[in-house]
Amino acid sequence: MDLLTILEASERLRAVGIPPTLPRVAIARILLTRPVHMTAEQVYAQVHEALSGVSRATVYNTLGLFCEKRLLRELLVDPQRIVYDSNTTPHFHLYNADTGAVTDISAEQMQVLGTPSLPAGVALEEVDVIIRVRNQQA
Amino acid sequence: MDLLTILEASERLRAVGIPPTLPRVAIARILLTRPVHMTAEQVYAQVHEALSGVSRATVYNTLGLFCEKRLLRELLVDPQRIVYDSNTTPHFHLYNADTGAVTDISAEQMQVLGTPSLPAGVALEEVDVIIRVRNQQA
DNA sequence: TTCCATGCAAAGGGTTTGCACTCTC
DNA sequence: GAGAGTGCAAACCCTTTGCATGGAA
Repeated sequence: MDLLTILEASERLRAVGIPPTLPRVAIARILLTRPVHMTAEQVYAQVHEALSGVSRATVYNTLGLFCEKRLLRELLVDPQRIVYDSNTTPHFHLYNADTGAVTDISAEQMQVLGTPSLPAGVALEEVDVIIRVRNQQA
Repeated sequence: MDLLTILEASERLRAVGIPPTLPRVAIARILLTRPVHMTAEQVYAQVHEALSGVSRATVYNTLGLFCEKRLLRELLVDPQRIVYDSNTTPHFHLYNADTGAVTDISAEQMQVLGTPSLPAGVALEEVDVIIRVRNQQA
């Protein structure tokens, strides 16, 4: 369960130009210690175990900021809520619609061939690959 | 602008076990005439041009039913709203986050190599590939 | 002192639900 | 007359926003 130290987390934030504050460091330690998939609500709940009084607004603000600075990625796997992924290296996702579980698939296991010719005036942001599965029925 | 005839639309519905009703046929004609990407609100607005008095609840119910019967696919490209895709053949998507535009990419232009080994007890539902782009800044 | 960060509460907006009515079989 | 389909409105829930406070540079 050993999280990033406060110093390590602060350094991660400073490295991308985010002034470290108490809520931001707390959230960074939860998300950036290791690759995780978490919803805003899950982050909010876990932050409160370490630091009471952090508001939802701050959690949402911070998640948005982290995404902007590329510390996180938004995963649109569930229409109900956004899942945040702290693994920002190229990889794919497996999503179980019955359990809501998100699993990483390494870039070695799969490969996307052939970048499509993009329309003029647009820049590639990222490529999302989601393998959707369901529990087998009896 | 020539839509599916009422008869053709009814037949499409019956073919997948959906009893055709007036609202359902109207929605089917809008969505199933040709491959389109539409939000629920856009469908709702268009239905009303042909058939006034259709409620949002019915639109949402019908979209859900069509998805279940594989006449449509949900696209999770925009965290704010679901986009429905009436092209159910294998293909990929290009999403412009600045304009919200969704464009199809044919399965010939790209290829996903290597199906990952699925965990036991789950069945593959589908594979979503979304190329995210943004307008280039000046 | 200016600006940024935060908390609180309310608002927002897409989607779902409850319920009554109607129509069909 | 049972069941499905529908409309209406309210409820829901995730997320965003407005605003005032508090701190840091």
